[in-house]
Amino acid sequence: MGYTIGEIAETTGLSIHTLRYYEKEGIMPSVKRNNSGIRIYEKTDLEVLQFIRCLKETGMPVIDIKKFVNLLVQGDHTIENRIDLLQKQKENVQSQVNQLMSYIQMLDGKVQLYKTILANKNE
Amino acid sequence: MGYTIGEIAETTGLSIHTLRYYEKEGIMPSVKRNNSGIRIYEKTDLEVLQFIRCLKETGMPVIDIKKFVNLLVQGDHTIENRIDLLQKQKENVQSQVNQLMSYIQMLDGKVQLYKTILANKNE
DNA sequence: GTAGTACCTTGAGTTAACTCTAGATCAAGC
DNA sequence: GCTTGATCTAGAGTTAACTCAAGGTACTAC
Repeated sequence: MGYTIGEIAETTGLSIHTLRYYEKEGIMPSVKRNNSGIRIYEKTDLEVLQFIRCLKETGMPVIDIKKFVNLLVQGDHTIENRIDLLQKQKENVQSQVNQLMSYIQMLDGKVQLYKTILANKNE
Repeated sequence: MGYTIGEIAETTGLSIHTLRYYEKEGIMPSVKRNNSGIRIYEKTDLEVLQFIRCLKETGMPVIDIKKFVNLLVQGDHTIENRIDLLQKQKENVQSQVNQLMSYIQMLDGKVQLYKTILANKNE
């Protein structure tokens, strides 16, 4: 069978508006419709959506996600290209992680400093 | 002495526009001026800016950074409050890191899958 | 003292990514 | 067959965080 847009909104946490927007903008491949034009989402659509969320949350801009989805739609001969994109994204995320870890250090340093100030005040 | 807004823009990588915007919006404490109204940044302003960048890049929204800067401006009796905020932010960042690491797994899984497909094609 | 560059303010414009509105069609239960 | 709630499209509106423009003042070097 398939799912309606409302069900997909429910399970992904994306709004109905956002789902239609994603499709209109080519951020996700277009979804099958029934005879009266209502979207019927398949399991594969859900999987693609989940992967798109991964790309989004790792900071890939919508315009690049579009490029990836375009490759996806074009079929198997774009796989090497897709591997390239994903590997670059992986490196991106890795350096984000490193950056964030150094910010954790920074936050921690500040907290320690503040605690020292407090300790000296209460002497 | 002190630095002009242009020099600060140069060293922080923020634009002059952004620096003035940050001050207008209370995202950073207001900077001293000379007799003709020109901003003279001190070393401490630079340090605050660098810390603000840390908060921003770890995803703290401008409105919350404002709150933190407000506490900063109010002096030492807000230190406990600041510790709270920073510790919460640290936890935030830690869960961001965890999330990102799971996304790295996901990206990697996809790459592996694609590579397998390629390998099977070339058999 | 003037040319050229950096700085000032106020307020409007931009960009990305949604988010909502209006007006119409569709589907399910009574 | 009628009501109620979900879905449709096209296009306008929103939000956060800048970014720029216009019109004016200040500083530096000749």
